[in-house]
Amino acid sequence: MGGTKDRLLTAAAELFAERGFHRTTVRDIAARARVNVAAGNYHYGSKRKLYVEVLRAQFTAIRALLRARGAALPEGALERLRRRQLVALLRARVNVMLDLLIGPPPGLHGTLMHREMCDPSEAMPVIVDEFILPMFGEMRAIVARLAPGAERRALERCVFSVVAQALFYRFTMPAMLRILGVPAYPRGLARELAAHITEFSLGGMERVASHGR
Amino acid sequence: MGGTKDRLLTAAAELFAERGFHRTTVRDIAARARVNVAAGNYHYGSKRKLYVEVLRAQFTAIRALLRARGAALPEGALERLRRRQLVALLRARVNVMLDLLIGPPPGLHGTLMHREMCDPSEAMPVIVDEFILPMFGEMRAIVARLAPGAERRALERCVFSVVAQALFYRFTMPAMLRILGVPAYPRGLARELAAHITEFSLGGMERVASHGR
DNA sequence: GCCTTGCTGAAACGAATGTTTTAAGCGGTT
DNA sequence: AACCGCTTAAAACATTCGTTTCAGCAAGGC
Repeated sequence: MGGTKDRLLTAAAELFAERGFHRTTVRDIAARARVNVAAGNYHYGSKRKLYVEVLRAQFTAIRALLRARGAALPEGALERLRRRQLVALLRARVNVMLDLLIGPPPGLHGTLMHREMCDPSEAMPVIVDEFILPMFGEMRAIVARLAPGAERRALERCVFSVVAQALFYRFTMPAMLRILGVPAYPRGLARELAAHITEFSLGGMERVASHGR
Repeated sequence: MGGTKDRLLTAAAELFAERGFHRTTVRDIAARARVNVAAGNYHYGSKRKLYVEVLRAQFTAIRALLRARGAALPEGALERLRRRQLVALLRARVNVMLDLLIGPPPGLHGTLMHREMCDPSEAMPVIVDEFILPMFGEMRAIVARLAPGAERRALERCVFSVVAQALFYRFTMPAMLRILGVPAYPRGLARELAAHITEFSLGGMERVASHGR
């Protein structure tokens, strides 16, 4: 019932997200988990392995969550949707991304991923395989329907352009908050941004697709 | 003529970009600069102050460079440009951003900024004031001409959407390189991406502007 | 010529950190 | 009751890192 190993994992996840790997000490983790300093090394071998395990746990969990929340569409259902429904689907997916990324409160996954992009580790493959590629795949399926004229390369770049706009508000958050003069993103921002990004991207895809043929 | 202080600054800039603040030791910096360990603290007071000085130097330098390379437009010249010229200007600005960001080789500025977004420090105001806000202002002037119907809020979000697409390829570089299966971005990619981003953004701005009225 | 000033070099210091060691506790089995 | 694997607790260890100290030294001013 104590669950020392689990408490370590969640405490480590929070701290690694808050402060990053190098500014987090094993003593901090142990203190937050209310366990001994040696417990981390006993259960996970080393601080580094604990970190990798944290990322693995977080990103396999988020994949399950995303699968449950979004990709509940049965096989082939996408092809039968009308354009208006496709647009709504795109906006919903962007909204989910933004909810995860900027909250409030911002989820751990966005922060951990951000840090990993700054300092890649052995955990990078996990993030790519469990989080980025699935999300990329779903988005590509939608974009392919919305920009039918685009060739493969152009299609991929359109997907990048869409997700880039969502990631932007997380990856530049410190600067953005400073510019806006607020301590945190206001509630409801994700929804507004999802609407803008969807609109902007629809225009972009249309132009790229028509220009490509 | 030894220029201990300058050598320290450039060595520190390289190392801080390569490894980040915490993974860089003052001994590494001293070794690369070929000076004594104490020289850093003597000339800059502390490792932290040296770091801030590095960022200040880098970003005041890049601002001067950008001013020389791009904003050479005389006051009011923007208003007299035709649409085709505006488009070319936008593409050129995006191209400059991408050149700075992803190279090859990637410049120090993008990396240092990226790290600062992960772990903000006292140097954040410098980056915002010397780099982000000027670049944002120039881009807004161009976008305002290209999307004349948009209101202020929509206009700013369009600017964010444009720069987001450029920043994306730097901020997700480790994952992107892994997905592409290459060790570094190929030469000429910046140019291709600038073309795509410009095209995509033109479509986006047009739609947002027409939708907004 | 001597002193002051500014800088460098070598060594040491003190604190913090990841890890290891060693002993104790605890539940279940024989 | 004795034994045993698994887990936890406390302390110690070894290393690393930022910083400080102090002596030497070269240049310039009185």
